[in-house]
Amino acid sequence: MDEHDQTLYFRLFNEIGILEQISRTFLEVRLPDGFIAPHFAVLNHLIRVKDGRTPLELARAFQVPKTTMTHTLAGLEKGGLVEMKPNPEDGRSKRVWITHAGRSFRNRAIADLSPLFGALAEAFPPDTVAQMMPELERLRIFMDDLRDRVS
Amino acid sequence: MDEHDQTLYFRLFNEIGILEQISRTFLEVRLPDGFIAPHFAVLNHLIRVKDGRTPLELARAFQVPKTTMTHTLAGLEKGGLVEMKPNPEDGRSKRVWITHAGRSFRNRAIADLSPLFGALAEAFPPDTVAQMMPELERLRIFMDDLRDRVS
DNA sequence: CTCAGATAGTGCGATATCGAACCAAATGGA
DNA sequence: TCCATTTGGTTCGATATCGCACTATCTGAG
Repeated sequence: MDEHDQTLYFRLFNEIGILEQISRTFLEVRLPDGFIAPHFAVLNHLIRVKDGRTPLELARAFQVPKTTMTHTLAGLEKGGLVEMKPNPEDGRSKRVWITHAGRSFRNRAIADLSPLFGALAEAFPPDTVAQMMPELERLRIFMDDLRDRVS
Repeated sequence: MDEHDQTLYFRLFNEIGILEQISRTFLEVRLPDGFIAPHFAVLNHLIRVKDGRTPLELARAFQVPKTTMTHTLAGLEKGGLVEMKPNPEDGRSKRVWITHAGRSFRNRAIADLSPLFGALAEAFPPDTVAQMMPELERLRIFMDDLRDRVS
């Protein structure tokens, strides 16, 4: 591995870091006070994937520590955007259900993002993005597997 | 914009968020106690780009609020990895210089990452990554410009 | 030169992130 | 069945992030 290649990989992760930073900030200024990107992301996941996930499933989906997810869910519950109910199949566990208020919150946020998507669609048409996705997903899966494999 | 396209853009930013999360964690478990990814990123930037940047330049490079950069630099300075000197061209400002210890720290971190790069190079050869970079950079620049343009 | 506004950086308070330690429930091998 | 181990979740404490407000300095119009 020569220095040039190494630099390339650094630049890749650096771009990802900056993109995360920009897109998160972009979303957060459009959310009501007291709510941040992870709140939206969880609501979105509950709708896009499915309701009734356990906290641990959510933590794994976003690759965050479970204590972080506990905290995020507490914020959502306090805001009445989700309900936590016991998991009938496992006494240790809970299941997270999105409320009507949660759906409204998510839909409003999406509506507030539509100017972004409009502008984005001009510079990055859906088929362009669709071409980028497989490699990004492959990279994410690779990195995920790697945690166990590398020293 | 139909729902399918919207979902596509969400998935894009979601992948970016998860990738950031995984790669940051991957790095941080390999850094000495008390240091985190932003510390490494700043040191790396000072070497890759150039020494003697101002805190504000660094904040802009990483798209973080300047108070966050103040905090990160304080950590680096406390650890003896950078030196902050007054900026002779502007009495309000400072310039950040990396120390010998800072260079060693960065080189050690890179050495600890080499197993990752080795594994990565198999699944994602440099030319594959090189193909991904321009679109990611273009997206980052687009998002950056967008902050002013959209509602 | 003057001063109103812009800019660089910091202090502070509120909240987020996350590792360590912990509890309770589930699992599975003897 | 029993109990050692694993697993889901929370609590707690340390540190990070970031918006707001502030100071010091610079800049430019007049």
